[in-house]
Amino acid sequence: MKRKSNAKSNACTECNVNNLTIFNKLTIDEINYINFEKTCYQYKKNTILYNEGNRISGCYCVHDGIIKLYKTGIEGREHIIRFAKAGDLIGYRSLFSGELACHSAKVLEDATVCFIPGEVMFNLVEQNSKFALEILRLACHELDVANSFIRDMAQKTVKERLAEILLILKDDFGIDENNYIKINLTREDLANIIGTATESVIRLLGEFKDQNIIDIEGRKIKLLDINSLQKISEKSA
Amino acid sequence: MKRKSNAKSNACTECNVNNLTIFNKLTIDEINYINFEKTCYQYKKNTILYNEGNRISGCYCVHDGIIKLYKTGIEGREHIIRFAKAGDLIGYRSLFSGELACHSAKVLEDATVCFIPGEVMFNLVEQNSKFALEILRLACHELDVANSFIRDMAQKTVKERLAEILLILKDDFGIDENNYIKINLTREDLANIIGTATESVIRLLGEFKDQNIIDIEGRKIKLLDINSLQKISEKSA
DNA sequence: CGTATCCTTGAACCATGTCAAGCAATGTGG
DNA sequence: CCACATTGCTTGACATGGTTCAAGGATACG
Repeated sequence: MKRKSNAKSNACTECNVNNLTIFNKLTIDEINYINFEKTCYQYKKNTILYNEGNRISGCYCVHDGIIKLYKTGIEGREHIIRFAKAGDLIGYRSLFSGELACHSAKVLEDATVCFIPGEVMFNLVEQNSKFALEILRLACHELDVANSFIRDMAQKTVKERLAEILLILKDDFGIDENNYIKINLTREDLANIIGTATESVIRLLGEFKDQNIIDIEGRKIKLLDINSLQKISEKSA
Repeated sequence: MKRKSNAKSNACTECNVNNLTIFNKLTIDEINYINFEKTCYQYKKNTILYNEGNRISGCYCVHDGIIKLYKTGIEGREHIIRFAKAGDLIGYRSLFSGELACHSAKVLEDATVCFIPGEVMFNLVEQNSKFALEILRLACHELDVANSFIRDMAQKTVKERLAEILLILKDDFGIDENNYIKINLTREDLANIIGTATESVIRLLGEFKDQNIIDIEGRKIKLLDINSLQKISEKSA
C-alpha cells in the first residue's frame, strides 16, 4: 500500500506542481532544503494516510492523485471536508494549530504524496516571512470558504446544496472534453459532502437529469446546463 | 455612534486583555509600536464596524463588549459566524487572505475596540516569526472549529445543535453566580447561529425548560443540567 | 463466479419550516 | 411621560422536504 518512489522524478526543483503550491515563495536553497528532507510515497486507492486524532508530525504535498479528507461524526458517519489534488497541502492545519488531526485522510485515486517534516515547515516559516504570509493567506482563505459553507448548510435546501457542490467540483477538478466532471464520487460521497441521505442524492440527480441539466453515466456526471445549476444553487430558480 | 476614547486608559502595555490575545508573543517595543499606531473607539450597540464586501485596511482588537460577526445569505437572511469578546481579534482573516470582508461586524453590547492598521500587522509578522506562528495557530484553530461545525450542521438535528450551542456559549462567555449564560441573545440570533427558524428555537427552548434542563428569564438562559445538554448534543440521549 | 458494494425505487413517517395571529416588551418622538 | 410604533416572543395549524426502512437490481472486485 505504501511505497517509497524513486527520488529522481520527484525533485522539488523540477516538480511541475510547484507553482501551484504555497512553496512558490521559497528561494532555490529553501526548495532544495525541502527536497532533501522530504519523503515521497505512492499510495494505492483506499490507503489511509492518517486518522482523526493522530498526532501529525509534518504535512503532505500532493503530487498527483486525489486524497479525501473527512471527519467522523455521530454514529461513525463520515463527513467529507474537502478533496486534495495535485499541488494541495494537507495536514498543515493540525501541524500549526498544534492539535491532533481533526480529520482522516484517505486515498480516493492512486496518489503520489511528499511528506515534509514539521520541523522543516516551522524552520521555513521562521526564516522566510513571505512563506509565512503565504501559509497564513491559505489558512485564512480556507476559513472564508468554510464559513461560507456553514452558511449554505444553514440556509440552503438539499437540492440547492447539491447544485452548488456540482459547480464547486467542476471548478476544483475541471471538466473533460465531453463536459464530464473530472472526479468520480459515489452517491454516498456526494451525500457526505452536503450532509444528506444517499437516497436523496440519487433522487435529486435523477431530477436534474430529467430536466436536462446534467447527464449521468455511472459515477461520471456530465454538466449540460451550468446556468441552471447556478440559478438553483442561488435559490433564484 | 463612533467615538474616539481618551488614550490614557487604553495603553496596550497596561491592557488587561493583553495576555488573552495573540499579542502576548510580542516584545515591549513591538507592543509600544502597536500602541502608537492603533486607534481606540467606543461603539454603541448596533453600530456596524464594517460590512461584508468592504475592503478591510486593518484589524480590530476587542477590549470589552461583544461584536457579532455574520454573513448575509439568501434573501438577506443573517447567518451568525461567531461573537468576538474581550481579547478577540477580528478582521484578520480578510486582511491576511487579501480578500474583501467575508462578513459584517455589528456591536451586540457596547464595545471598546482598537483598530490596528494592516501595515502594522504585516510588519510585525515579518519581523517576529513567533507572532506569525501565533496568528497562524489562531487561524488554523478557527479552521478546525469551522469544519467541526460544518459536520455538526450536516449530521445533527436542530435540537442537538441547540443543545450544543448553549454549551459553546457557556464555554465562550461563562456563567454568572446563578448559572445564567453571560450573553443575551434574541431567539432569532440563536436561530441564525444554528440555521433554523425562530419558532423552532422557541419551541425547543420550551421543551428544554419543561425537562428542567434550562430555565428562562427573558433572554437570559440558566443552565440547570449541563450533563443532559451534553448528552443531547451528542445524540446519546 | 460469488461476494461485496453500490445504486435505485417506493412507501411511510416525522422533524422542521411556513404562515397567521395575538401578545409582550422595548424604544421613540411629541 | 404618554401614545404609538417597532421589535421580539409565543402558539397553533398546516404543508412538505427529507429521512428511514425495505427490497431488488446492477456493478465492481478478488
